[in-house]
Amino acid sequence: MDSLVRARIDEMRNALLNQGISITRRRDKMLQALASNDRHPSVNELHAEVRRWYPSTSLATIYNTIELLKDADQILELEFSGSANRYDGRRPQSHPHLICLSCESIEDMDVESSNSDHLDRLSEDTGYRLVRQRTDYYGFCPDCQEQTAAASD
Amino acid sequence: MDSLVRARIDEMRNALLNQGISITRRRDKMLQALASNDRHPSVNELHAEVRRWYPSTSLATIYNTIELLKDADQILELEFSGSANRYDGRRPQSHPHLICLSCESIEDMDVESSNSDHLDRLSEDTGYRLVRQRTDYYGFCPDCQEQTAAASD
DNA sequence: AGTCAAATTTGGAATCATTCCAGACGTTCA
DNA sequence: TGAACGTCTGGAATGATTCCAAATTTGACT
Repeated sequence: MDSLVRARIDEMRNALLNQGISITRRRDKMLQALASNDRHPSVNELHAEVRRWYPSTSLATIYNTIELLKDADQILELEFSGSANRYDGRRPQSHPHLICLSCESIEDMDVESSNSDHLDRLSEDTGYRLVRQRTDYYGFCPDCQEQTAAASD
Repeated sequence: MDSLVRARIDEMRNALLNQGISITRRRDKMLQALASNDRHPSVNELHAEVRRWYPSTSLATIYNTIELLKDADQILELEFSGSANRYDGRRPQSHPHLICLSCESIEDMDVESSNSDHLDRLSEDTGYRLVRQRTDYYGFCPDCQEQTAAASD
């Protein structure tokens, strides 16, 4: 296993432990699933993954664990109203995404460095106490563009 | 009525007419509601407003009209998974918002000018054909901060 | 005005993600 | 062993959104 993945899992474990939350077997599998999946999985995908090891796992447990991770600032939730939310457990700090409107793939974009500086500055400017941001770009990924092009031949 | 509001209503009307969509009485009321409300109303609020004039209006009609406006690029949809979507019919181009996590108010932020330039540049860089972006800042508005401060006295 | 076809609207059912909850289970510690 | 506590399950409840068939309205043409 990638050592970055392992490091990220430890980070999540410690963050939970620091809040007095124990790492059960299901929770641990879920951390692994989150840390090793860069496709921004939905709850259902996480459920399927954890079930491979603990088949009796219920959906409620997945939702539960996500709640714990959100409270510990260890996961980024990308909300959608028409379809299931997607999650980024690899980089819990706000960062932009490329979202394909056709295949619903989600890719990370490189982070501009001084993220919290930026929020701090905007907080001063606006009077809000800002805690996070969401920046996402919507369009059509290279694969989906090809397919449309091919289909219209 | 504000002349900017009136201009915006005309803009929406024309955009719909250009797509061969007729402006029924309910649709017209809905355009007025959208153009004159800067609080980013939800479907229910729009429904309530249109109902003041046409009490038999059903929710489906509101959803319907929103769909038409989206297709005509005349409305911005802010998706939320835990609560109802919110809509910006005053500025249909992508622009950032300040969202209060406590009272759920949504405020427009000033637009950085060259929006579509920015998308064009990113499209080249990423290989995506990008059509819009979402940038929102989440935090606590001045009013809600005051209330928390007062409550903790 | 009267008729017809097409577009619009209604109201209720269906869908689906998410939340809630009561009871079952497991783990720890005496 | 068993009491206390946190965790987990399965199913019901909720709520936004979508779907659909039937009713209504509109506009074009007599």
